[in-house]
Order: sequence, then C-alpha cells, then structure tokens
Amino acid sequence: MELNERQQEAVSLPPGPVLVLAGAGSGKTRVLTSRIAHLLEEGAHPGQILAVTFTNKAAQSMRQRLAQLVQIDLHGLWMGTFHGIAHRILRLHHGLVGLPAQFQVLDADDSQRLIRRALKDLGLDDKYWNPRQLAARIGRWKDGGIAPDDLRRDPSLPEAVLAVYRQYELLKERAGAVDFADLLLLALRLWQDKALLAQYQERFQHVLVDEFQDTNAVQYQWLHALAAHGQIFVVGDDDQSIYGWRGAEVENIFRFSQDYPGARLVRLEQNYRSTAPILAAANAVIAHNAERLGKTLWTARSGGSPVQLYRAYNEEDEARFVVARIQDWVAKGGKREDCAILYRSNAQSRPFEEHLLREGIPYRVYGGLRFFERAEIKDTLAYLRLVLNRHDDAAFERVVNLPARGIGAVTLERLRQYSQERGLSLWQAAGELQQPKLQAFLNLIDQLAERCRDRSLDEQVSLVLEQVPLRDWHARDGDRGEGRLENLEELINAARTFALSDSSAGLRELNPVPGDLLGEFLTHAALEAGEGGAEAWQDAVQLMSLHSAKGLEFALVFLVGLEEGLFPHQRSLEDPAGLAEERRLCYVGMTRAMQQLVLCYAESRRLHGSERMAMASRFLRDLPPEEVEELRPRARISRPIPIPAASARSDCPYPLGARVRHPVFGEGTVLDFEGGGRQGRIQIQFASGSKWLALGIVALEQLS
DNA sequence: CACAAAGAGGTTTTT
DNA sequence: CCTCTTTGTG
Repeated sequence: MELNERQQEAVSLPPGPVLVLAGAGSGKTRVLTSRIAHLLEEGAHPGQILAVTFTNKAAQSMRQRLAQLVQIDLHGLWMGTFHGIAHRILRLHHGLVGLPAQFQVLDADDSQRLIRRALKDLGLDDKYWNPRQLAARIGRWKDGGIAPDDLRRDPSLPEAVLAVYRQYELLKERAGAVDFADLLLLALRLWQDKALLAQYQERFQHVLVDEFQDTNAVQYQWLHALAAHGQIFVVGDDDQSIYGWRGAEVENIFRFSQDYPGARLVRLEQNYRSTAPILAAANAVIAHNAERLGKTLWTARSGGSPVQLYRAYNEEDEARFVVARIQDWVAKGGKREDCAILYRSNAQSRPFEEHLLREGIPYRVYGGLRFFERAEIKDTLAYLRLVLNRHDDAAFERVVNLPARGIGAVTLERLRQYSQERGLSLWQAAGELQQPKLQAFLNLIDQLAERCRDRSLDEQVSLVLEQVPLRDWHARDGDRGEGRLENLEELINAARTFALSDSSAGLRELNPVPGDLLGEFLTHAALEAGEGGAEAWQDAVQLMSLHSAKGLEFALVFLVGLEEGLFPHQRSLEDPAGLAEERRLCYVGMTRAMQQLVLCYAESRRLHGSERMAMASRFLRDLPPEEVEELRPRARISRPIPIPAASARSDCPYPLGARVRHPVFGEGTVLDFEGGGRQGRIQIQFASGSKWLALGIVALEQLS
C-alpha cells in the first residue's frame, strides 16, 4: 500500500507527540494503521500499544486493516472504543473504585428508567421534570466531568435537578451498576492510584487515538494522564466534529498542542476518495462555517459526474426515486453494498425499507432499534442480570411482574418504599417483606441461578426461556409477538456465537473472574448495539444515519431528507453552534461518496403523523451551481431552489442584498443572516470572498 | 390485581 | 406515527 509524502511523514515520525489533521478521505485510517505497523517494525511489542477509536465499527475495521498489514500475532495489542477499554480496565481493578466484580453497564434506556425511579423516590412529578431531558442533562455534566458537588453553588439550577442527579448516582451505586459516562469517569479515577497509573504508563508506550476531535473532557484527561510520556499519536479533523451534543470538545485539538509542546503537526489534505465535483460541493458547504482550522481538500483526480439533486414530491417519491436509481446501478453491474442511503435521523429509514422490500432488494439497516435494545431481548437479559447480581434493581423492576405474576403497582410501591427507607436493594426488601408472590419470584430466580451453573452461555439463555413463560406471553400477542419470538431464538444464537467469538476471547483472557462469560455477554449487549437484520454475507444496500456513516465510504451515496427542520434538525435551528455542527454533519455525509453523490429533498413530508410542506435545506444553497445537476428542475429556467426564510431573518438589521462597508474588508453585499440579536451572524460577499461575521462585534456601514 | 381500551405526549445523532 | 400512561372494567 503506497503512502504519499505527508502520510509517510506522519507514519515514520520519531516517537513523541504527533497531531495529524486529516481531512475526509485523506487516508486517515491508513495512516493510523501504518503507524502501528511502523512501531511494530521498529521493535515495539504489541502489548505496548493502545489504539483508541470512537465507535465499534471503526475499531473493527482498523483491526482488520492492521491484520492485513502485519504478519505478527497482535495478541496483547489493545484496540477498542474508549468505553470498551475503560470497561476492560475497570473489570481488572474494580475494587479500587468500589465496584463489585460483576458490575453492570447500563445503557441509555436503563439510565432513563433509573432517573424515573429517582424522580419517584424524591416525590417529583415526571410530567414536569422530563426524565429524558434530565437524563440528557446529567449525562452531559458527567461527560464534562462535573459531579453533583460541583453544581451545588449554581443558584440558577433548580434544587430538584441536583437532587435527582444525586439520587440517580445513589441508585446506581446501590445496584452496583455504571452508566456510559461512569465507565470513563471511573477509569479516570483509577489514575488517582499513582502506582497503577505508573504501571499502565509503563505498559502502554504508544497511545494512538482516532477521531480525536470527538473526545470529551474526561476522555482527554484520561489520555493525558496515561500518555504522560508523550508518545501519543492523535488523528482528527475539526470539520468532522459531530458529537458536540455528547460533550465532545474540538478544543482538545488545541489543548493537545499546549499540553504537548513540541508536538509535531501533520496536515493531510489530499483526498483519495471522492471525485472533483463531490469534493468541490462538500468544500463549498463546509466553507460557510466560521472558526475552522482551515483545511481545503483537493484531489488529483479529474472528471467525475456532477453531484445530482433530486426534488421529490414527498418522502414516498424520494424513496421510490432512490430505489430506482439503485436498481439502475445494479443493472449496470454495480454492487448493492456500494450504495448507501444516509439520513439525519433513524426514523427516516422506513419508506426506504418498504420500497427496497417491495423491489426485493436486500438491505441492511444500521442503528435505529438495535437488537440488544429491543424490549423482549432486554427482558430476557434482565433475568440473567438478576442471576448474576440479585441487587440489580433495574433488572428486578423490569421483570418482577413480567410476564404478569400478580405483583402489581401497589406491591411494587410498598417494596420501593421499604427498600428506600432502609437503603436495601429491591431484592433484599422483597426477601424481608414475606409476601408469597414476591417469595415465588425470588425462588424462581434462585432456581434459575442454580440451573444456570456450569451451563454454556446459550444454554443459560435457553433456560431462562424455559423457566419463564416468556415465549407463551409473546405468542399471545399475535403478529407483533411473532417477530419477538424470532428475536428470542436469535438471542440464543447470539449467545452461542458470542461464546465462540474473538470479542469475548480477548476479554476472557484478561478477565480474572472465572466463569464470567455471562457477565461479558451482558456487557457486550450494553456496549455494542448488535447490528442485527440482514445476513452479514449478503450483498446489501446500506442504510444508516449520518453519524453512523462517519469513517465509512461508498461508491454511490444518497443523502436524503435535505430539508429545513429535518436537516438541519429543528432543534439546532436556533443555535449557531448547533447549526455549525449540522453543517459539519452534512460535510461528513457528502464526503462519504466516492463516485456519485445524490442529494434529495422532498417538497412535502409526513412528519410525526401529519403532512407538512418542507423547504429545501439551507445547505443546498451553498452548492456551487456548476457542480450540480438538478434532476427535476423547476419549470421556469433559473428559478433558484426555494430558499427558507431564516428563522430570525426579520431581526437582521441589514436587508439581504444591501450594500455595506466593513472597516477592513471594504464594500460587500449582504448574502445571508442567521440567529438573532447580538448572537446573530451575517454573511457578506466581499471582493475578497464571502465571510460570516458576528453581528455583536462587527461595525458595518450601510451604503444603500 | 389483571387486562383491554382509549388518550396523551414526544419524538436527533451514539457509547 | 408510535409508544407509554392513564383510565375503566371484570
């Protein structure tokens, strides 16, 4: 595999801090894997290398590429997501942070349930205090490393919110469980043990990080402590920072240069992925963002067909069009797996799925309702969670009356009361309450645990389904239940596969707890979504959200639903930072395409059940016309794409099109405006190019 | 206390 | 549009 000069430079720099700013399609993964290969050639032992990625998909693809690159046994090389690696280390040293050996990992749904519990415990109304929002808010604090005590003195913060945060933490602790943010926080807390930290610093001589722009405060601190020796190689792209909502701080890129003075900086700007028109279009879109480190991708390739833009009548027409285009592609000998349909939110997949299904085209949906997130799967696993840890209150509450066994809301409320008053787990409380039906449930779990002893993983799953009449319960649910029954059988398969798979083998050898395969499986279920659906071997069209698409590439990309309110998303419209992130997301989506990029929007769309007229996304306005071919042009020539009235355009002190003078840039024309008041930004076309300026700062003189 | 029916409410993105 | 919650009945 050939590397260009810059790539080669990055790969072979001497040990020391390195920051690679790598544009989309500039061979980022190749550089990262080649760097690892280089280190190994230079005599590094695989066990001295830690490679961190952001998603499971990325970790997987890097491992594959590395295996192709080097012949040696990669045993001992740690490669995985932040959360996955944090989990590994916590398993090894759980005692140091006060966790039980088989602590549970709560997924987002579990966390939200626990927030609900916390609200109930505190006697707060979950109508007024939205559990979902609270969970998001608390999650954001935790991603930023902000503990309840840090919030104590904030007068603007309602006391109730703080109380919920505290109660939530308490409930988690009592259950011996951790949420996603805890994995990172506790892994960081481990570093307070200086001896332990030194041990890991010694071990991981080389730390490599992918998608560095997506790291949050806690992750950065963790890395910084671990890589105090400075042998840290990070790769990132500020233009692809799309996880700000999850606490990611692009600033970490600047922080890196400060924290590691003398860090070498390498820029990769040559794009090998996309054709010139695709690149030109993507560059034009991202150019509208202020505050960029400023990178312009270029390609040595010439030619390539223009970016296409289809104006659909509605979401059905959009799906019909896309599927027809895929059929053309296949008819001309293209592979289905080289086609991707990318959308802003997972809910948009439905019409595409229906049309693909109707046409008999295999497809695979990533994200959305994932296998391990399905209710029937989580129910079944909850039994196993109780088998492993009786004090897992979330699991207890989930299945204590499922299927119905006469333990209703009243009993449960009494149980909760009792447990809360005495600081007991629900399991302990149930034991003390002497209620026959509860007793029967406890016996059921104990029996289950007894029988699960010394059984294989899939047998354990089967045992749950035999001992607990979950199958019958679903079977009575008619059509809906049928799919769920299939999923339950699939769960047995998943357990069998997991027991044999590498993903568990890696953990098992590190795992000091014998016979804890079940625990690892449950973690796997929480940490990895389990991309179910179509058979892996099948040549299938790929459907996924823009976020999931990051890091991937496809010959033919359909970027759909480019409408105001959908993309950019409604929730981002008011907030300039949010809009900038949406724009980066658009850039990420466009740069996934290698040969052909097709953009779609619909004039009318059913959203949340009702039909509504849609306006073309503002991002479409920024496309260079010469690179774009409109597939259903408007009847009248040169009528532009309908442009949305920006939400707060009326607030703009200068009318669009007005001539203005800027003290530095000279005369220009007002092109656009977004945001409101002093927060607003104004775009002006100067002779030297167009610029976005903050209205709160800029001093403009209107000329006409 | 279980279950069925009707109503209300809430919808981004991921580990 | 879908799920979850509340309400009403047996």
